[in-house]
Amino acid sequence: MQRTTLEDVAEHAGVSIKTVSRVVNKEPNVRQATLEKVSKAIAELNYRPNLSARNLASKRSHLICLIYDDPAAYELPSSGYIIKMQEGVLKACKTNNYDLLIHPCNYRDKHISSEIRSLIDHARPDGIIVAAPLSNTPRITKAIEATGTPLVGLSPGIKTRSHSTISTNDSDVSAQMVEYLVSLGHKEIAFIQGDSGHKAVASRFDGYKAGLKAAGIPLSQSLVISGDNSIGSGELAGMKLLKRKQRPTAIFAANDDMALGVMRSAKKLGIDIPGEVSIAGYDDITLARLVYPALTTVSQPLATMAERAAMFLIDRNGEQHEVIRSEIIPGHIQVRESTGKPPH
Amino acid sequence: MQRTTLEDVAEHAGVSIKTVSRVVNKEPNVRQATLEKVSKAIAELNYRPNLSARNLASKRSHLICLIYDDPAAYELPSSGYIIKMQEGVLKACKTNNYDLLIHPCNYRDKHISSEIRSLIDHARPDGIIVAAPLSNTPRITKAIEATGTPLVGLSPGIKTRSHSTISTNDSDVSAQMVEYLVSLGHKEIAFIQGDSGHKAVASRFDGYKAGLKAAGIPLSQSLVISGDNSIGSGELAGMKLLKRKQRPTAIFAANDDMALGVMRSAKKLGIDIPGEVSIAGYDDITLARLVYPALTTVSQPLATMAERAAMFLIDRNGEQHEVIRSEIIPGHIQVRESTGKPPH
DNA sequence: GTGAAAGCGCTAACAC
DNA sequence: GTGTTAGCGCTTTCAC
Repeated sequence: MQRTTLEDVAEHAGVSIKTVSRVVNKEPNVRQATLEKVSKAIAELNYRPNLSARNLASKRSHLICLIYDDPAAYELPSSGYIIKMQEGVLKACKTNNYDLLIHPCNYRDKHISSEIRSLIDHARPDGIIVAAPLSNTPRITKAIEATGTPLVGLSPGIKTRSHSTISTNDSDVSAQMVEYLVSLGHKEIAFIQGDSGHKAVASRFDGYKAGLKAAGIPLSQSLVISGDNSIGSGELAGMKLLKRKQRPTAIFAANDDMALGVMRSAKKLGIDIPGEVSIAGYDDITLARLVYPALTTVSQPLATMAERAAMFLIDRNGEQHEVIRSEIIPGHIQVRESTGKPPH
Repeated sequence: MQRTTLEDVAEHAGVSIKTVSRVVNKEPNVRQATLEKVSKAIAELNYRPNLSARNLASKRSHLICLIYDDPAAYELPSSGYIIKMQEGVLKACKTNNYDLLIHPCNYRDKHISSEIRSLIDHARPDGIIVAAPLSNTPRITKAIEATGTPLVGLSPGIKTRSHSTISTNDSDVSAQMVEYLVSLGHKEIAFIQGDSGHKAVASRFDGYKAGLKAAGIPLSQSLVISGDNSIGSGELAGMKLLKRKQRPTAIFAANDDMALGVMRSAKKLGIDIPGEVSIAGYDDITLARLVYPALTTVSQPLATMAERAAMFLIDRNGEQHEVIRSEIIPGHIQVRESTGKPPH
């Protein structure tokens, strides 16, 4: 399977390989007539540059690498967010002729930094996107920064860092969710906190508090329960809250998995959703639309965030000095069937 | 960011670059003492081969490409199977020092074969894994075969092809599911067929018929309804079946999405699962465990299948002539909460 | 504007 | 067993 090379095209067009190279790379200093002649030859021979040769010679690989927490390491992976991120990055790649390398990894792994080093040395991606919570794991970001590979973090809640970051306004939208529940008539709004290691989830709690404050409702510690982001922990928390004789009329969980857990507990206890209790989540995982009743939640613009992250990397073009940029893509509330007016 | 090269290691160890290359590639004909000396130098300099240079010189990229139907093209992507495939391939890659390139694509796209061509010319993967239903799309497989890139299809139901294939025993397990339902006491077992374009799903219908036959139950056309693999079509089918005055006591859907649709319809009609109707699906998507009641379904060994596919590609090593192999990884029934004895 | 020549870091073929 | 040499297909530098 012999493939067309620059030389073939050059011969076919009657020019030097450098001229063909100029055309391929859209460099200036090519006469219009030459350009057309070469373009024609490229099309006729169906020429496509060889990534490896280009990479070897130029240090650019046209490869983006996406690193995220390995879902295989968990028991109940809700994989929707990974697909969304991939979707966003792939979109940017497609329009810019880049390819995507994926590399899930377990940050608890001792050899993580050497693994990342190895990946970079091996594939030499032009840039790396690291998703939260790994983007908040210095062992990982340091390892990448040490190689000089451009890096963009994808962090729901955090903005200021030593590298570029795409984030969203978790705290604000959480506050909006509380205000929405209040507008329905709820006053007893419980909150289920997520894994404390996950900063993004922490900022949702801040939003909850801000939302209550804005509505003039005092924060009641008894209405705040800790979970660990899993469905199971949500179910447990739901059981605790819903078995009380004076139970909350609305429960807002810091992520959808926990909200689904709460829904399970309500179903098991025979409590109607949203007739007797309203439930809201955060993330808008695919599942949120599919369960019955469909879950009211916050839609994270994850695909857009990932796409922007990829564009940061691709647009850098030849910038010599790394520029640290940051961007916030706002999320928004998705009202579905799991929330309604409080009973009575 | 200067990286260590073969030459650096050679100098450090006082040997030629070829000797270092031999050590790196585990080639024979290196004396034990030399090997140790070189290994030490490699470790000390933290040397790692440059993929691009290796690829350019050897035509091996240590890259595997996974191609599947683009979930972004659909409205309600149940992305679990993609993550599972990725997981399996990644496992094989990790242990063999390969990297994974993902390339979802829409087979309805006119330019699909040129897109694939471009991908291959660009990244030159050592092998490509194509997931169903794309593995049954000649436009795609032909385009890949034309480049001479080794190819493995991942097809739930089909085995014989012009390329290597990893499949599973859909038909047999479907029959087993029917037998299981019969063993609970069910006699009126409805079946919801999937998209007819999806061959794997068709073979599940064969299994349904075989299972009935084995149980001595005649096939009743009124109990067979067509869907299109989506939740919505399952809900519609469920409505039709469950509103009948003499409704089936069990419903077996050709995939989980449709089974979830049936569950929705039952909930809307106030019909208890599994008290009044048993529901079973096929695929064991993540969601299956998470809904309430948890769905009885067939677990597809997708991660294992994908891992094996990657191993086919990696193990080929230097085989000159492509060998067409095929392997069947059996699936198995997952009994959960959505099935039980028929009412009365 | 265009081209010639020198590598990028590695493997392959062959010599020693 | 080990080293030498010539590319792989491209970009870069610099000459024209």
